[in-house]
Amino acid sequence: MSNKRRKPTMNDVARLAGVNRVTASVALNGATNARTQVSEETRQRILDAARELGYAPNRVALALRANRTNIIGLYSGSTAFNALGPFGSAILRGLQEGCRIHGQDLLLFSSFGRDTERAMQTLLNGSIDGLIALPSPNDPVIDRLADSYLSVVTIANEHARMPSLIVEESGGPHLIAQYLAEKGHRHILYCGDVMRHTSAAHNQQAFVEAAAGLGLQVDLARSEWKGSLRPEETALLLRKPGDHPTAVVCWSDTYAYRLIDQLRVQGIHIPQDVGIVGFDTGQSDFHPIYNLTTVRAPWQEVAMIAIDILMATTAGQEVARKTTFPVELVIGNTV
Amino acid sequence: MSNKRRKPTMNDVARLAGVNRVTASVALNGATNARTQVSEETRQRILDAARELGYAPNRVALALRANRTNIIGLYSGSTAFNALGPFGSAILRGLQEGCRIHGQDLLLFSSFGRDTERAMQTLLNGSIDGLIALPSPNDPVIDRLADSYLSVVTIANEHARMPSLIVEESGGPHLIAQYLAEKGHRHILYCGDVMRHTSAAHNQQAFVEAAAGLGLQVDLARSEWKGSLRPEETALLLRKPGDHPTAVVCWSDTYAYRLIDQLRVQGIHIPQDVGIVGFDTGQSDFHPIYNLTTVRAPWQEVAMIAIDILMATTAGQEVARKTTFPVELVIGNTV
DNA sequence: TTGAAAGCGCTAACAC
DNA sequence: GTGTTAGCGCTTTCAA
Repeated sequence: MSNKRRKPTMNDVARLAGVNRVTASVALNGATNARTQVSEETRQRILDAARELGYAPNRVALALRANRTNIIGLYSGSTAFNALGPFGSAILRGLQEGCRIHGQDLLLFSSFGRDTERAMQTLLNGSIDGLIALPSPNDPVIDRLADSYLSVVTIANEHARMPSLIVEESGGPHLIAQYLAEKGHRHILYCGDVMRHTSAAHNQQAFVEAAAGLGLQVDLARSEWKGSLRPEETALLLRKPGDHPTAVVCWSDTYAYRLIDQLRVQGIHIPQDVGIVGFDTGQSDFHPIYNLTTVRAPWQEVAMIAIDILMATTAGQEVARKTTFPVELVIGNTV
Repeated sequence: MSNKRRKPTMNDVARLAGVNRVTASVALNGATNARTQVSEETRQRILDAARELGYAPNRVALALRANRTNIIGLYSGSTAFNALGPFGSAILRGLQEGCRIHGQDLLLFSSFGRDTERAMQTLLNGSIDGLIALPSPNDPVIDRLADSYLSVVTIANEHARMPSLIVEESGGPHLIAQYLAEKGHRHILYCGDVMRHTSAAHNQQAFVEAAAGLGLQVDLARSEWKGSLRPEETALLLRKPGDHPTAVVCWSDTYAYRLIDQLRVQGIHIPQDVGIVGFDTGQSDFHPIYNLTTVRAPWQEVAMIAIDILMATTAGQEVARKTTFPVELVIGNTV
């Protein structure tokens, strides 16, 4: 299980071909701008030798010489990157696609814990050409990176001194209200977040205002995080047609899924009896059952463009400090 | 947006402290085995200089010198690594944890497409110390890697000449049958895979045999991939108590979720009216609604141990060519 | 057309 | 206690 030989070097190739190191270098790299030229005959010999040895240019040596690794790092705060959720997996997919386009690879650092110094040392040790930073509120590392020589682009987190890509969530509630109005709904139940995340609170208020502007009646329910609709709210939905909300807007997709399940158990049909709308899912193929109508942040696209911007900064170009993306209404069949 | 200075080098530190390069090196590295010793006073001066400049040792130079990058690569065949599914995300999480333990980082290569040569060149260019290979049937790259100097460990894919970690699925059907028998079920509906994947077929047969051994009656249903139970099968579940299967075993978790949904729409309660058992989900928090009873392959643990094994081989130790993991019965509340 | 020298940042081995 | 030398694999610059 271990027949591991030494990795062949350019010297090995040159020796086998009977030429000097640099002749081999020039031949293998197709004579970039060096004044050195190689005859077709020796060139062939060198190529053959390389193939025979299974030579591959040493990326570490190249990186040392060029002061450039062609690797992009991912920083997700004190914890390891989490691809378990729709956000993380969409981001990862987008980053990979962006890297592919720009010929970069992606490095996932092991988690740093809360050790700021260690994180700085690791991020700044030259292993990467640039860094994508995912949201990690109040992380001192981010601020210190802004002062460093490393190019950093932040996603979903605006920073005054770094190019930032953010999604403008506030358009979502309006999109939903408008869509429901178009579908003929006049009476809506809004399930807000009982924990009152600020973004959730903003969304709720924005929805209420948008709905008011469209002449829709809105009832508010306070959903527990792990919980479900309270009996009196469920009863509201069970009243006779014409007298109850015809659609429920949920503050998150997760809650929407849970609600659909709860309502089905109680014999309520979706979307015939009542429509359901979610909010803010990333792309994933984990939940193929429901085709939920929701508002989505285009995280995959955001991540792809983050790489574009990062490469532009490392190339010395000026880039926008802030790029904003709108959310999209995704029309499913639950409303 | 671009105040990027030059990365400080050890020379800079030494110059600022007024000492020689290697004195700085020794001081900063805490005198490993070099006979060089540094007085406490100069040592402090050097440390201060390093801090002042924000010095971090250049990982690329270290890698060149040590012929070791402390980076582990991930190979997932011709396509980019896919973290969208439960398998991928569990694997990624396990790899990250394993890397953390061993002080390694994880490199995600951009996809190679079908270009075997390019893949070989990239994987063997010295950027990584070892490689984790995910299943990619009939991939010539895997075979050629076996002949290379690079240490490779394969997951979920047995290879004759590499340490391989595989999960023994065949224990699953038996676990399920036994559990159902213990819970008092005597009549089971088995929803097999109409597409007849070989593994699905094996599981079905194994379940039928295990159930027979336990004296259970088993009916078979052929579920469509995108579909659901056929009317006559649903009718079976709607018959009066005592006369119908009390539990349904599904060939996959995805199908189980879909089935639960379908049955709820028809007013059948889970698990009161009928129990549901799935098969083979990875860990994820994408689906927090149901707490499905299922059989799970411990991919996260497998990935963690894959790193252990990989590190052992790169350290020159002998390791098992094949490590087998049993599936686990995960008891939820759907049966 | 080919070879020699220098240097990217770092450290092990050996002087002094 | 501190400095010198050499070399990891590679490319660029210049000399033969």
